Amino acid sequence: MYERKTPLTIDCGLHLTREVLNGKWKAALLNAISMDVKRPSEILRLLPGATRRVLNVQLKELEEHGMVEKKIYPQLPPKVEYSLTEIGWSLIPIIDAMNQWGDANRQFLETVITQDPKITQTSKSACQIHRRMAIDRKIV
Amino acid sequence: MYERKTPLTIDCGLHLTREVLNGKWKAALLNAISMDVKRPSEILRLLPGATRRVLNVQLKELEEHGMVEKKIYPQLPPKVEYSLTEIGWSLIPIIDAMNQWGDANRQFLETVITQDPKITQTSKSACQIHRRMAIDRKIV
DNA sequence: CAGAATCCACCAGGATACTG
DNA sequence: CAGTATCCTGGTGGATTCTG
Repeated sequence: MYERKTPLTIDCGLHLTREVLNGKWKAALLNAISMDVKRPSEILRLLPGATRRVLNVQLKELEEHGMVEKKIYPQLPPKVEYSLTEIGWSLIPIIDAMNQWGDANRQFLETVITQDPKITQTSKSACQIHRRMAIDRKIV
Repeated sequence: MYERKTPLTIDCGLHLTREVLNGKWKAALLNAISMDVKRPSEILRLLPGATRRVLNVQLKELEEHGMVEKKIYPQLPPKVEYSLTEIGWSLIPIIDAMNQWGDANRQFLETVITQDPKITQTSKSACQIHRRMAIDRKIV
């Protein structure tokens, strides 16, 4: 256990939300699970560029924060399924909004972001799935 | 300049949005500016726990990403004002949503988050201002 | 297939002090 | 008041390897 030098501020809703979504893949994970991509190997396939370890870590945090539930099937080969909790689901509209905002402004964002050259590559899979499933959910 | 080991994926709207909001204070900064807290010293007062340096860095990124504009008044003492661009404004609904989600689930979140003991302290200022102004903006 | 244990590079971001 | 220059630390998350 450790202690932060500067304690986080938790009284602002913004910071609470930030804390939950803090982590490179958290939002993507919630998104994936909401799209019924719920098994670790599927998620892994959906998010190339993420390690199994990282996903495990972040999924565990999401679980500890009560956003997802993990169901372990005691069988061989092992099987695990994640699902969103009620409060986890309540985050989905926000994630959808972020997704849509990013898509809507893709043209512009890719330009300005690519200028500071941290960004390079691509992976459309998650989004394609998102759109399809979002339609199923009557969101789009 | 450096190069990331694993290039970020930019094709998913989620990741684009994440990139823009990536930084401990980005959302809070946009929020503050949208609330007409637009001068560096005001912002600094609003976000205790953030250094001037860090705010400058993140504001600069927001500026480079086209979310805010910086107006410098060439006078003494110097005066600077930030404002949201059009695309910056379009992010505000999402930030509001995050804020509201965090507030709505405060009870629960504070519990689960405080358990892994990274969090300690408080600062309600930003939120109080938020609510008041949000009413002005007819959002709440 | 799922996961845990190590190891470690690398920045984000905090502290401090100085300039205009 | 605003901005910048340095310095430094700790945590994130990537790579790798090993179990059941």
